[in-house]
Amino acid sequence: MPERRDLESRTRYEPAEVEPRIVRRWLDSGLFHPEPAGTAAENYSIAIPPPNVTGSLHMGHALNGAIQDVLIRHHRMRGQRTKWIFGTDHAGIATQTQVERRLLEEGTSREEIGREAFIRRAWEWREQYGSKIVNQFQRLGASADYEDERFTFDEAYVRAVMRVFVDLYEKGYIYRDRYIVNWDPGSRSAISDLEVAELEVDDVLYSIDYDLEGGGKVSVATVRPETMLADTAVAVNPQDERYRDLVGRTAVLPLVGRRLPVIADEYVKTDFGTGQLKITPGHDPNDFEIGRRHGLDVVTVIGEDGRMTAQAGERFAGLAVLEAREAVVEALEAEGRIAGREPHRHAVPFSHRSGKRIEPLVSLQWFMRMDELARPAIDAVESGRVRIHPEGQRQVYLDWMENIRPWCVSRQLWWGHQLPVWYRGEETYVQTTPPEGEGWERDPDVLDTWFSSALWPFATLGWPDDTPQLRAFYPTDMLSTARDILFLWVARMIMMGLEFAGDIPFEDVYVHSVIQAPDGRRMSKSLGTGIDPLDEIETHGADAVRFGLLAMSSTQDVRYSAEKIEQGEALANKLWNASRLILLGVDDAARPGPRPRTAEDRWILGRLIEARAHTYLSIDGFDFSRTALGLYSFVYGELCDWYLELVKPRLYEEDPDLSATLLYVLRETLALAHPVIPFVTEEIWSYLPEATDLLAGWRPDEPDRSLRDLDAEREVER
RNA sequence: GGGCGCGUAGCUCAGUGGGAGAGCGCUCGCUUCACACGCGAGAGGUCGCUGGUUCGAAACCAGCCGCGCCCACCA
Repeated sequence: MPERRDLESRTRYEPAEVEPRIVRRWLDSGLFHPEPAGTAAENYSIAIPPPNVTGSLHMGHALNGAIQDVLIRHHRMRGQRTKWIFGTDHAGIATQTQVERRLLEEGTSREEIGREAFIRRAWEWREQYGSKIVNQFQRLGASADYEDERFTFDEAYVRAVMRVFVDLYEKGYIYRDRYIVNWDPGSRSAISDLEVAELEVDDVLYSIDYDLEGGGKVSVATVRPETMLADTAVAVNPQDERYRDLVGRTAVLPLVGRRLPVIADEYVKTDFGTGQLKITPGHDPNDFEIGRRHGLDVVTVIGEDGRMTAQAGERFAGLAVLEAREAVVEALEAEGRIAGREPHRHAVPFSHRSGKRIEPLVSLQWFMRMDELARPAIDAVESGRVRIHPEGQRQVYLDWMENIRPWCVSRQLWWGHQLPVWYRGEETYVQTTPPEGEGWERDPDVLDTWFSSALWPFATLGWPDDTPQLRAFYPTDMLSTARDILFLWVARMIMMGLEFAGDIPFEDVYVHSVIQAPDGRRMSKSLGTGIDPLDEIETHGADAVRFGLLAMSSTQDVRYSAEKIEQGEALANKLWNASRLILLGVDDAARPGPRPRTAEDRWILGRLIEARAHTYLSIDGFDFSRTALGLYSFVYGELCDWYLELVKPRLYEEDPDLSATLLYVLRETLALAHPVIPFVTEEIWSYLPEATDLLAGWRPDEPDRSLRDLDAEREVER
């Protein structure tokens, strides 16, 4: 039990000294680990967006951690059984890349050591570095259930993933197809549409003449001349008067000599280029679709290694794509077929994962049909069972879901959930356990990381078993996340939750701000605009960082504001010193209790009720900047600047009623502020009389009163 | 091309029909028995532009200018 006298010398609040000590007390207390009991309706739970196991805490984590922790601590202190489901994601490509980089440094490679050894290395990596991000969340003060930590490669979790895959396969949603995919030469894997980002690029638009059999020619435009080697048709628009008589004729592909039918397809724009389009089903997504419509051959001249294949002909085979482009242009020029070239700026797909330019390739992959699963997930949002905040994001979700496309779920990686699929000759076997008999070979591919993430809210609770955890905490209450994974993750959780856990995974989705650099640019390591939240925590304290991030957040993106962090730091110190004044000034025997004797006593008690109503309402409304700034204004502007200044003379006169009132106001203020600034409030709490337990587990006297009561009380005060 | 959002004090932002505000910064003063991460006072804005609705507009509507983000299959 700390001695109050010790406060005399501690004239400044020192977060660096206090906070690690408090973290240890919290973790030792078991407060963050609820026993599963009761129903999800009466309990409160949030599943954390699982950080990458290789990651370290960035500003987005810090803000989202602060948001979730405010909600979690708020509900815990209002007496609800509260669980913040915590864990990490195996993060397929990100982790694999890290491990591969290390192997490279050792002068070897994943191919050289083989799959089994590689997986072992990845696990070692995880053992070594996986706890980093966990410690960082603890340093932030996140009151998650670390005793029940999950990993998407936990045995039980893997079982859930396999079960879902097999089930979807048996329902006919998952299928295998030879289809054009986004091939990422960087990670040497297919990736999904959502992992592709378009960037503006300056290219040259070449016009190339193809002869027509029986005389005449067509002129096609392309920024990728090297793909002409894989052309299998030329297309015009059926409405295009100019070319109506060309349809049905045959063009001859230069350099190759292949005969190309001239076809008619609505896709061709009459007002772009010449209105004559080369069709390359093997290397262009649109052309692939056109090819399917017209039954065209698919020729592949670019391989998965980004080099020209034997199909490209011996002049070009083996060349990298860009080398081939030059070589093809040169060869065409020699034949006098380059009819024109002009600069052309356009959007080009790049891999979000590796940064490499996407190579659309036809490849045998596993896909998941989404439209049927999307329907109930659309209903859930349209009916308001799932609410998305801010409102503007709701329509974005619905638009995307209405136009949802199949999801390529297979990845040519090693670090991931290997498909529960076996082949023997023409046979395919899909089950959670390997088939009987000889000669079966397992599909080497693994699942997209987001496939397992989609199960997060229920697979973490023991699904598919009917566990007490699942009954107590599913559905969760809310999900807090960044906008960029609304489709990648949130939409899929809603679909999977409805399909497999039988209910929506959460009632509210809160899409938080993206914190930009102070100059408005993206925070990024490569731009050098990143600010490390841990540095900020070291300098200003976790309370200050939490307060600052919450105070600067809003329903849109915001610039990082060092001033708001400093404001939080000032608040912590102010509260600390106000507490010193009270604790060192009141009678030793005094106990907290509202015993107003003067007008200012009644006034501050009224303001306290007002502040509580404001805090509760703003938290429930996900308006966290109001929560933070409201606390600041109550503590600074009302409690300290007015009330404490007014009562100082009485305090020195040893007024027992005042002592009781001061202790009461302090206790209630600490409880009110605790969800936002948990450290300083917990530290002060330890000096309060009767405060044997932790503030984090304390429940104010009337926690269950509804907000309506608070409002009514507020009216009375007026 | 479509969608969402933003433009209010030097900076970062709140404010949605009737008083133009907060934090930081700035100026002046005070204080050192809770706190200089302190206390008090103050300066500073034609609320992007234009038009409309209204007794009344920073707020509602339309257009324009500027900026950001998301989605999208024009080679």
